[in-house]
Amino acid sequence: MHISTKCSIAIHCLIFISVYAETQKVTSELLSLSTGTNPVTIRNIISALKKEGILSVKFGTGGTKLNCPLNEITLYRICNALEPDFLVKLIGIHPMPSPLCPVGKNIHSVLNSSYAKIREDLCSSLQNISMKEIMDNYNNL
Amino acid sequence: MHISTKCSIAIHCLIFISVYAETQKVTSELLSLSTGTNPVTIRNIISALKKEGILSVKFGTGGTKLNCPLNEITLYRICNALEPDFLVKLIGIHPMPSPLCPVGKNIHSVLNSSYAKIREDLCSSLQNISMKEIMDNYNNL
DNA sequence: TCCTCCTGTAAATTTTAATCTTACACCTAA
DNA sequence: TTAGGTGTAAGATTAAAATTTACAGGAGGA
Repeated sequence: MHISTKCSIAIHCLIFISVYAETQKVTSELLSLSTGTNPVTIRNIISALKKEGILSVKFGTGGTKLNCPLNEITLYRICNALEPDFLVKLIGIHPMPSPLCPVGKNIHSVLNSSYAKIREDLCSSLQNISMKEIMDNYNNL
Repeated sequence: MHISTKCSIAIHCLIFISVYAETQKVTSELLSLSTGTNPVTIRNIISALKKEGILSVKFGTGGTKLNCPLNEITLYRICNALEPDFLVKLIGIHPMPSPLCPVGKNIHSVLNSSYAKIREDLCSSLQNISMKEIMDNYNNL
């Protein structure tokens, strides 16, 4: 129900891969050490990014490489890969308003039309940031 | 770490108050029935909205009324009243990257500059929606 | 061929956050 | 003075996220 730490871990991994994949084999173990997260979580995240076509993993022997240009990897794409309907889950709605009350009966439909706008805005905000800018940012530290 | 159901409950309460406060005493018990949430949660939410100046509560004998025009009650103000640093908490960052790794050492600062942009965008998105629009929406159902 | 290092994924456990429940002091108006 | 409210704290419950454990299966070097 939130933009989770999975997203920040994914970005961390992508920076790491972008910097080191040329010169060494980047395994889930290595990413686990760098991020401070356990290897299974890393493998799940990498697996989701792989399904989205963002990176590829060498089977058997291990190691991962980026699969598309940095500017095509937007935060929206990353979040979406990690959690397909994250935009819906991001904003919670109380589940059991009273159907006997005029307000309770209609609250879900009223909220949804306002919340749809917020989701759209957030969506374009996330689409406007890509790994390109984030890497530039990293390199200019 | 997300825009919680507390926000949707708050909106529900504000609609309810806006519709019924003229004609009856709106208590936490009543709001509890309409929202399907327990009265203590309602009282906590109402209390937060009161501190923000959004509504006022008649002490002792109970009942609550709106305290300012609908168009001045933006979603941002509501969210902020409920959870003062919700924008920061909304986006999680993995807490323990390795300080020994060049990526790990700098990831927080890199993420924060990108995330700041997202927070700003979301902030203006929430400021663009007020209870005025939401009530119009409710009335036109 | 076999052994080692890696991935992919499932299941159980632990941790953490959110929500609900219970409890009670205090206020106001009838 | 009593009935019906609010405000708030503390503990219990529930739900979600993350970690741990476990293991089958691929690739490549000895």
